[in-house]
Amino acid sequence: MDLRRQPTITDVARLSGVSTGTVSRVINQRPGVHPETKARVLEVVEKLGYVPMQAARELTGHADTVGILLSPGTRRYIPYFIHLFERLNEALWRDGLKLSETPVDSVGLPLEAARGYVLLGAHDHDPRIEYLRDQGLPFVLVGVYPHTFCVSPDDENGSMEATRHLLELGHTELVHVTGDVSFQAGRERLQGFRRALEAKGLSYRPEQLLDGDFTSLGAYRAVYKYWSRGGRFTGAVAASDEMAVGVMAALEDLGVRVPAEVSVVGYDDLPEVGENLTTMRQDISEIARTAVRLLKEAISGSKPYGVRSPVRLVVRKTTSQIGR
Amino acid sequence: MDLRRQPTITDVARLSGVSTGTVSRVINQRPGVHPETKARVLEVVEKLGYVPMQAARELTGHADTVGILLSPGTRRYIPYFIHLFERLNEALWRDGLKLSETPVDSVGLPLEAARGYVLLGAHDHDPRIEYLRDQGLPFVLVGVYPHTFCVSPDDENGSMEATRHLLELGHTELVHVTGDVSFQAGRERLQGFRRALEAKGLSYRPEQLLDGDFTSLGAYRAVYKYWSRGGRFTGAVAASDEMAVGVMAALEDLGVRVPAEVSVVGYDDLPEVGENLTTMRQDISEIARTAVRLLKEAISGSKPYGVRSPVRLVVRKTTSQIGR
DNA sequence: AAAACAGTTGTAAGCGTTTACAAGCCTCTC
DNA sequence: GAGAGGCTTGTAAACGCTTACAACTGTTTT
Repeated sequence: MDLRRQPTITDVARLSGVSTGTVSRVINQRPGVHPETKARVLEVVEKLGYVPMQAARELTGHADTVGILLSPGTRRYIPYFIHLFERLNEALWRDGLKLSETPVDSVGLPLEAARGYVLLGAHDHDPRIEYLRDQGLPFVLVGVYPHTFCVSPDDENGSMEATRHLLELGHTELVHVTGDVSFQAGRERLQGFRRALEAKGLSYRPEQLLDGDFTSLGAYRAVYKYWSRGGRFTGAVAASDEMAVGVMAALEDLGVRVPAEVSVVGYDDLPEVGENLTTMRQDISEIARTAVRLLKEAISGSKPYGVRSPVRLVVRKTTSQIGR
Repeated sequence: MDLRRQPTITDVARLSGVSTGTVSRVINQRPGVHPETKARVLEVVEKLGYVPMQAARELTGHADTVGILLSPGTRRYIPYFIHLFERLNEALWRDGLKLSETPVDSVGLPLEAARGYVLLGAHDHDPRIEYLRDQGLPFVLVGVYPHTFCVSPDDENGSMEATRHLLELGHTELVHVTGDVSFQAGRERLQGFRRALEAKGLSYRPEQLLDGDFTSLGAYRAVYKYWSRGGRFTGAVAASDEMAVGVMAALEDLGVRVPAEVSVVGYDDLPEVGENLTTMRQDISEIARTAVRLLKEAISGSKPYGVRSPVRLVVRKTTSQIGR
């Protein structure tokens, strides 16, 4: 392992035969750089593995700090949010913004002013939304809320596609393992499941909606209970990958083979769940980048609007044609 | 002067009638400053609420960065490690050290040099331990390993006390829900359970050791299976709070009342588990501060030694006298 | 053909801090 | 009374980066 010094902007400038000013303009995506020069610089950046030093940027005062506000309590342990958090941090950094380390009070409000805020995992009627708006503070919500800058995965369509995937494989006896429906994401995914069935002219009974509470344990219990009371299905749509894990554990304990007897689709495509699960992939990086872009608009004072990020099916080994 | 602007070292220097160099020497507690001057400077620092800007310090290479090395994979989602991580970050900050954001390679080794390292969640025979030692890099382990600077909760005694608590309440039919015993913490907690029983002259069968794999789902499955095969107990010692949650969920589904029929003790005392669980409290802040102190000793090259942080019983509502 | 302009690039000051070095002041020694 | 040496303090360069501004090119316009 080499303990060599990190390359600096000067190194990049020297190797690409331009000045540090030009390199700076390139990495900050400022206009007025010849495309050829830009390409050359980027090549050197790549080769050297150059990463701008945060401290220096901050020193020049061009690193506005932004606060990422997570829901208080247990939600910070949800793998999805950890990923999102990291992608946001990256995206902020790329735009010359800096994550504020400011602690938050018990309600989850920041103790110190930042240039803007990103709200994650907001519950419906989260008091912080109104608070931020009342204070006129720029913020963006990862989620859905009227008259705010917000970005969210296109959950209804995503869940619909997951369900349709099972339907197309011939499954008609389905269950949906729901998340907490007091969250928008939980509701939308449920709604997608509904609509996919309706589109096929199928109906479902309320019992087919199993409450998994967004945890593997919750999903396990719901599925196990349903099945041992005689409920049967050949396909399960879980509203998160973690819940899919719980679903599969339950099926394993029930002696039901996946995917031979039951197909399972997850949602999120988190890397740690493993390489076998068929799931809906969210582009978390894109969501993060969009959030940052919207935040900049919020800071510049334009009119709020919402954005949806597409979600796509990734077929792996937990789904198969019915009957085999 | 803009009143909102943070005061800088120059402001302090001007107001106290000395140079920035002297102010710097004062705040960094360097020798060779006249006591009177020092007092005057400190007074101004106090009055202005001056706090040195970390970014500038870093730029001069004064702020040593230290890498926190977490085990690769899923362990980063374990709430305990998230807490520890945050407390460590705080402790480092207070000592003028800074958390390095350096990414790690697939083995979990840092890609970039830091002044020192803190190793968390190390597996036995973690290759990184030997690596760091071979390279002569200063590091501290949160855990146990011979001939290294290390700090860890006093798990064997803690687990013994948890078990003793149940024994004192009259419970003699106990189970231990173990974590992964390829981790030192898993083994020590198991050992504490053993020794507490032995001290009372009680024996236990291997079936009383339920493998919960440090997850709530794992604990749930283990307990549920044990009980439904006819295994009975009136007290359960879980090797983590999360597993205690799984244990209680299983008991609930089995129709067993806690604590009326079965008492449950957790371990860690993580805030999010709720206010009802009787558990063993680790002082995570203290562990973090100790780790930083040891790291500084490691950097200064002294002889390695280990420290144990005490763990204490917090009695709440999931344990009670047997039979009521 | 000069002037104006647009597009691109280089130059250098400045951000807040640390620290090697120089410089000042004392007191002491011979 | 001149140097030596110990304290104490000031000075200024350096850290990596951004950006206002200057400077250069080539193309239009007049």
